[in-house]
Amino acid sequence: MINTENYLQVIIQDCLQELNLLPDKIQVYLDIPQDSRFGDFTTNVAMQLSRQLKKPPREIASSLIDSIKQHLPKSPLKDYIKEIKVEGAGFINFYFNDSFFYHELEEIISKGNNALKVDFGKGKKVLIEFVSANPTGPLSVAHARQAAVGDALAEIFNFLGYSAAREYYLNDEGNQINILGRSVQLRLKELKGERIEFPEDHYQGDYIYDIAREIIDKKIEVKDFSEYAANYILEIIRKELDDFGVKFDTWFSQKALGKSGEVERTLEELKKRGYIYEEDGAVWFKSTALGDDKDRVVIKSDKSYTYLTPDIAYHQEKYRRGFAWLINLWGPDHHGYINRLKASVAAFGKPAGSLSIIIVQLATIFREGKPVQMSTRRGQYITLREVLEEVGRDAARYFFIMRRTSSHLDFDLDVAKKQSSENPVYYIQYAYARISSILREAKENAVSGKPELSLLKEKEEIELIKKLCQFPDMLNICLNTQDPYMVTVYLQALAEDFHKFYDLHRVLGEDKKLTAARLALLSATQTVIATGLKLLGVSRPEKM
RNA sequence: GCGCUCGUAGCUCAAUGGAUAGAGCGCUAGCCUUCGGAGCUAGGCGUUGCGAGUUCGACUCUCGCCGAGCGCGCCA
Repeated sequence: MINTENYLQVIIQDCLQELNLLPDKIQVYLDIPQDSRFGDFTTNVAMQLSRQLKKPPREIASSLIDSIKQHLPKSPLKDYIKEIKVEGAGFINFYFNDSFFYHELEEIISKGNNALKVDFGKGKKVLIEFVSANPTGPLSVAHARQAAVGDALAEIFNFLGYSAAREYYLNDEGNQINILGRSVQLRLKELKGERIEFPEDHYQGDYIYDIAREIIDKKIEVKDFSEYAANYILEIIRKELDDFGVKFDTWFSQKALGKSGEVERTLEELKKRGYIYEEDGAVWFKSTALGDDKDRVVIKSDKSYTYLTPDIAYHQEKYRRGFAWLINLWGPDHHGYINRLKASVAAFGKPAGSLSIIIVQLATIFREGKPVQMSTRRGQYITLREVLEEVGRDAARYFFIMRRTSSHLDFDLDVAKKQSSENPVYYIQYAYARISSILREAKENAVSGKPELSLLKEKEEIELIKKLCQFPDMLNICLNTQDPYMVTVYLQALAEDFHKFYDLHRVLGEDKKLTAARLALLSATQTVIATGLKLLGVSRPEKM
């Protein structure tokens, strides 16, 4: 498809240069106006310039438009721009010919989803680390949301020309794992009839009994209870994620990192760079020099590491593997940890923008209009497994993504189960199935020949085509915000435009040429909906 | 106490500093001889928590206040 935004930007930059209007002081932004009566593209560049030039914005806009019109014949857009107008306070609005949209539609029809791809990434290696839950219990809904968001994000990055990998950082050593091992051991004794005292900070969940029971039933010799239990739970987690449709490229073991000697080498390097000092019998990382509000202990007075220490090494290791952009999805309880990790990245001279940390806000599960209470301490919380069993993969994935990732999410199980317009997943899938149904029928009646797209003149047809053309722009927003939720907003609006069209205009009719054109429009719509749903990991049912 | 995030319609949420702040749900009234009614159309719904500031322009940025959540460990 034509990168309109880019071409317009080039023209405007050239015009600013020519008119000597401070071209290097201004960033030209082009937007698709929210309201279509303001054209197909708009820029506020004249208003931005107004202050510096001390001239009214409309006056600047007019002279700019004159200049743009002179440049236009040299641009690939020359045949597609119908009008350029100054409107409102000084907006420059671009109005496109319908032929532009027919051209774009033709691209989607002939190239399928390849037409929707824009190579923003140019193969840049991105590592998206998410979930990374300790293997000490089943995954919660908090992890579930991270899984859905992270997976969709990786799909979007790959679609846009990045080389994105999904990684799970496995916290398979340390205190929590030791406690897990002891928890299993204690339950084992209990099951064998011993009287035990089960400490409050140990894992209370029933799954600990399950592990212990299996050890008894299968008469398993366990040498290392921590390792055994962690592996056992890890298998459960893998299976859960697999059923959720999330596949990781790598499972990075903290234990293996520890054995590799990387942690020591990293500390050594930090010391060389002057960010290490000793105090109170501990070794500290001088993170305050790099934007943190406190210095951080990296070696405790008992000579063991804090959680941060291997994590610093881990992130350097990511860079060493050739990743140029690291994206971490964390729960809100970790936001206080952002600055110290960023400080560590800065200590090694990595650019600040190369590590992005996205806080995935929690989801509150509602059942029968009431929040389901959660308490990890008592081992009672809603697991990914339960949500998956109750509402299915499609609804679960969609619902976890459909709000801005940084916003708290209310997840209503009853709505997610509904097969009605209340449930956005069904609304979108229904549009897809409806199109499939019509295309099936059309196949039987075999309408052939190259469609004349210019026959699509109805208001609803034009609206639908324009919406299809906005797909790449929408993905660009996802990229800039590192958030897939805009895909859900877009798909809902697209499904709505399709349903409106469908309701007013008959596709399979007497007029063969019109039928062919409308079938082509439907096929393009199907491609776009399918592409969007696929990015979210939601299925595309031909029939419902 | 300090820090981070958030406060928009009855509810759940949108709006990369832009034009009359928009959707869905719910509510009311309509639309099936015809490709899938799991759909469509119309209607009402607002002091964007409060107050100031910056700006040609503020839901958006800055400051103060009020309210909610989270974090402040030589835990992970």
